[in-house]
Amino acid sequence: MARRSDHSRDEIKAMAIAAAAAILARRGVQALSARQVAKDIGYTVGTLYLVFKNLDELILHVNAATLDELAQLLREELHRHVEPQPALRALAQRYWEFAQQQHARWSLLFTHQLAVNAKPPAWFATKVRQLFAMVEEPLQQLHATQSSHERALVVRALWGGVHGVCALALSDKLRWGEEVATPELLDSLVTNFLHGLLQG
Amino acid sequence: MARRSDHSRDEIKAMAIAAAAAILARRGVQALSARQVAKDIGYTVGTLYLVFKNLDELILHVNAATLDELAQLLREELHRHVEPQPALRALAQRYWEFAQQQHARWSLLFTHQLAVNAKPPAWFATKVRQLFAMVEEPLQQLHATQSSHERALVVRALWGGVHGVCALALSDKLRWGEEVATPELLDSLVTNFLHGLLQG
DNA sequence: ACCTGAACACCGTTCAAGT
DNA sequence: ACCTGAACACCGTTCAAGT
Repeated sequence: MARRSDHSRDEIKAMAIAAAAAILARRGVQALSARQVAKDIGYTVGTLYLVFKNLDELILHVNAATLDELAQLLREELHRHVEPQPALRALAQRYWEFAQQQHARWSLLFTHQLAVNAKPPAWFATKVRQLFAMVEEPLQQLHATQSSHERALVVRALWGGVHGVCALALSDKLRWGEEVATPELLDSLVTNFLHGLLQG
Repeated sequence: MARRSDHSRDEIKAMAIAAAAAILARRGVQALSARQVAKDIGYTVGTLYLVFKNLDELILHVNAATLDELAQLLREELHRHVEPQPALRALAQRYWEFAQQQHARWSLLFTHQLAVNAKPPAWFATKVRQLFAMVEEPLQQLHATQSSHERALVVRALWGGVHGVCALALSDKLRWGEEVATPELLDSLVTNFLHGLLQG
């Protein structure tokens, strides 16, 4: 058992977030529990509640880390491209890659509902916004939007769409009749949407 | 307490499915448990396990009922339209309406992961397919697809997209910076996708 | 001051025992 | 034959008690 003062509050926090992410990656969302996280970092479950208000708050921080990692991946992908259309298609593929490889962590971003009253903190919304900024950049280059409202509309519609194709693919809801590979679906969605946008 | 032979196996099944759907509609997914369902139908929790293999199987049937209801709503909407493009836009709006009004039941369709090995039964995949058939019909009318593969591709890309916009909107992930109403997002997605498809 | 460990009110699931 | 109710192995969360 870890003795007192072995770790600072912030160290315990970071250890717990890392342990939770590892559980999600290795054993899935079903295996994530406060007791298991506590065990993995060598403290009792009570200690977790000295450092986090509750399990929801721990998950919020896990999700924040996931958003950061995902934004980093998309940023790297974005910098590999000059032309906006190939960039957007590649970002969609990268998003799918992450969703597939980190299924549990990715889906927890969207399935984790905070308590009915609670709104996510501002710093969390900022991280979400930073993710969308990766998509906004090539969209701006296309010069297809006039107003700021139109830009807000287009980035949300396109990325909402990409997200949905990935979500349905991972939930196995697209596997009936003819099989279609997800990368091809994403390419169809992005390409057709952008064509429509540029010609409308 | 209900006495033996008060209800047949099938009656108990139907009561349990209805009770579970009611819990989801009134109190959300957090409130759904085998014990609560049993209480609501006047049996003990043990009886539930005589009739369902486990809670996952009960949820599978709840989801089947949700798919039927949703397909019925979309079918009614579809029959109100003659022109394919307005029909597809209206179907997207109807999907959003249902997702919003029946948040817990709708999201359970996608968040409920069966055990790692288990594939959903064929009758469940059939219900999913019937849902997509509502979208396939107006898409066929557009005569924009050549092969059956292309039709399979387009229906999945478009409806995956619509699904994703609804999913992100309900998970509050689109609420930063400028506010954009979801119906407007869906219209942008469907309209641009179809324009791109018809002109590509 | 920091952490434990037991307690409380819940879970899903099983199954001997009752009617 | 049908159903119960207690048991088991888990949960999240709290908090008096220990060092």
